[in-house]
Amino acid sequence: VNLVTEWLTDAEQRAWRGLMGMTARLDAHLGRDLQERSGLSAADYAVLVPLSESPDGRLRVFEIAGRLGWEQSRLSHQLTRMTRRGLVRREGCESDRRGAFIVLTEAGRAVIEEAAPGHVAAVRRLVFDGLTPDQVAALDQIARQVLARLDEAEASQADRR
Amino acid sequence: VNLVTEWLTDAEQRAWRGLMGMTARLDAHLGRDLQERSGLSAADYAVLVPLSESPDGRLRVFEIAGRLGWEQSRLSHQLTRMTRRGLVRREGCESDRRGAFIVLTEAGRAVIEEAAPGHVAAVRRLVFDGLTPDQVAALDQIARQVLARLDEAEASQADRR
DNA sequence: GAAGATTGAGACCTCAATCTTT
DNA sequence: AAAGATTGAGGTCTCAATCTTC
Repeated sequence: VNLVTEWLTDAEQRAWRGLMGMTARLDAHLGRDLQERSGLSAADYAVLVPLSESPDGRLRVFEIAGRLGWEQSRLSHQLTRMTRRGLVRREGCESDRRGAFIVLTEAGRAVIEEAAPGHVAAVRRLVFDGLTPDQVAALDQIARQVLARLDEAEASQADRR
Repeated sequence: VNLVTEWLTDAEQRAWRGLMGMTARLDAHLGRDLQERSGLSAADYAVLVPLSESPDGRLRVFEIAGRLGWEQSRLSHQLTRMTRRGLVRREGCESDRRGAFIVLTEAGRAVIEEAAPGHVAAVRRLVFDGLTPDQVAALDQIARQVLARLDEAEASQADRR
């Protein structure tokens, strides 16, 4: 049974499978690269970036979750693993006893600073060195449009409850 | 510490974070949608598509892995779960005793045929209804270029061993 | 009750090791 | 030895339930 071509044009179908394939392979490649060269998983790296960009290397859990667009539960599990390996440390929050600060350890800072240049270089080499400014602009615009549709869709789903 | 803007232009960085965010949220949204409406995970759906497109609803394990670009191990674990739920069945191969056929069950076919129209409609609504033919063409071309670079990169890594 | 956060169960993925057949 | 495929261990993600504090 042909399940897809009835609903998407050939060009759309090619673009869709291409996009999904590209991001899947890109994620896999970058993740392996990171792991081999620094011992960090892609998830570790994602969490370390906002922490290292924060002035004092500390953020509330919900701030990290917000910047990454992660669910709290996912982040909490990830932080448990990272704490176990000494990349971050949990600290209570004085002004709001419910909350917790996540603090980048010295070891964590050392690892991310060592890993970042190579990672960004890989992204540049694999993606952006081959693209024209027009293509970069097109990508940015497409991403914004699709994200806006997702916002709409999820807002109207929330209403329905 | 600013880890990214030293190596990517602002436009590139926006496009990169936009693309990654878009695919992450799109995957999450489509996965939840599929799960709610049909009980299938995204991984289940991915496996069922090539099987349902095959003339007799049966493919060798390595054929499925090839079409999806999955590692054999990943697929094998997935097939174990799908077999347990009765979506597919394993059958030995006469002509090559090492191999195995994966056969779509009646239940599996019923589920995928029920799930596919809604899934494709969601993709159309969230992505393609908002894009011009030019944007679709741009996306396709970018995907091809990046995939080609990944092929190069992985080929030269393989040489180095 | 809602917000901030954690936990446990179960599904999923990767890596390395294994087994069988070619 | 290489190809087809499976297995086990350990990391990761989601969902629902929970706990505490606001």
